[in-house]
Amino acid sequence: MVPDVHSDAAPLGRRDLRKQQTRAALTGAALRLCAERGFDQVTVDDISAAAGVSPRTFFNYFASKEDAVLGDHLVEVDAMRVRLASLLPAMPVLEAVRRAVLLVVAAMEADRDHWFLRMEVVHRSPQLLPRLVLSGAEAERVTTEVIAAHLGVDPLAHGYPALVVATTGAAFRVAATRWMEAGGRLSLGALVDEAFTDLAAGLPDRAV
Amino acid sequence: MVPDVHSDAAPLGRRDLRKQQTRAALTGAALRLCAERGFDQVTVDDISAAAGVSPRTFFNYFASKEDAVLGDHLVEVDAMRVRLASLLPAMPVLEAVRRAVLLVVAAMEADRDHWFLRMEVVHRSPQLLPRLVLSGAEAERVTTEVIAAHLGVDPLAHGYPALVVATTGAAFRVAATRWMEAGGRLSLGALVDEAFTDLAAGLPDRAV
DNA sequence: CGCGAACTTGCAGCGACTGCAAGTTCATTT
DNA sequence: AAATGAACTTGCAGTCGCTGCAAGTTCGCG
Repeated sequence: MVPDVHSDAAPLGRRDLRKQQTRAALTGAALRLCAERGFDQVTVDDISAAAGVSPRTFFNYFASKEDAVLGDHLVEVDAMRVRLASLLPAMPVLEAVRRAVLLVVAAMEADRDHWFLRMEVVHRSPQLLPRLVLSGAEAERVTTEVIAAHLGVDPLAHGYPALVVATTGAAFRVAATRWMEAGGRLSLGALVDEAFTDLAAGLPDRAV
Repeated sequence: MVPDVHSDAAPLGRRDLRKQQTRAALTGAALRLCAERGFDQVTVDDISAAAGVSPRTFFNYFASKEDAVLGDHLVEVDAMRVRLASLLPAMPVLEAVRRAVLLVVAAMEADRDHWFLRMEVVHRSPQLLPRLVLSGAEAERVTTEVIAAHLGVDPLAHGYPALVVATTGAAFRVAATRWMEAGGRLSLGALVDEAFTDLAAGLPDRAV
């Protein structure tokens, strides 16, 4: 009964279910193997074998080996854009961005285990770091446009929107790094707040 | 006379000269071809053929095709570390970083032509963007340690040094992007100064 | 001049990745 | 329930990035 839930546009079928399973199996195997051996000591054949599919099928799910490890993370971009657009008229830009970022924070804290594995892998294979950073690049481009539209300026002519987005993105990355290095003993949200506070204060010259 | 100049440790010989030529020919060909056709429409064979060497030799000069296009840029890291360490005791952290960054600014404005070609290539093939950003990662790691040492704090326990470096790095990247988008009609140094000013003011909520 | 080191090159091979042409599985229609 | 068509998986063959190895060649230096 009640086969169609209202929560999400999820056309549940035997097929789509299996796709989700396969995808999860692939990322899980990729993450586990790469955390154990290191990224380049794991072949696509290894991953697909561990997930029980053919190597060719692996590339039907992910465009590259890196994608399987680092994930897409493009999902939250749209939600963030909507949230930001609704917040902007009511408060300063920096504050709106801070609150919008909390969406990503929540998603990461929910996916805690996978993120720690990712940290492990990236720590062992720093070559992956740029790709991980790029995950946010699309989000930053979108965010820049939203802010520019709100301010009514051309994002190319004025550097302010891009500057806000780039620096807050950097602050977020620092907080995330500290979170992972602390093994999650600290709250990601608190670390993000701390970074945004320093940023809003103009990075004043006080260390401790 | 004066065969050994004091400026650099440059053991000039027929051999080293040819190496420089070959290296320049490879980067030049890579940059030109990739700007014309796009990064993945150019093979290593194409580049090495255009430079007049064998494909195998290409990999004696560069570890990857990306390296040939984006370059190393690790040279200025050491100079920047020294400069920063000498500036830190005399002024606020943010100001010291701003002045140290001017070294990189000068290097980029001197290598203007190559940088515009790189912009062209990265614009056509955004996959290269993360690698370009990573170029600064090593510099950022070093800079973070210098600041942490100056402040006498553990860079892992306190987020401040990493935050300063990451955000200033982001600000610099925004300025560099605007510089390239403007086709060099604006001064890179002026754009960097503008970004640092906004940053020091705490990204206040004013657009124009 | 002759020796050793540095540089180039071809070859053989691994692994990431892709297009194509099956074969298989499932949802849907009648 | 059977038939139809779409979606998904898979093997195959091939390209390209990249590497180690073992020559061959060039150059610096005594």
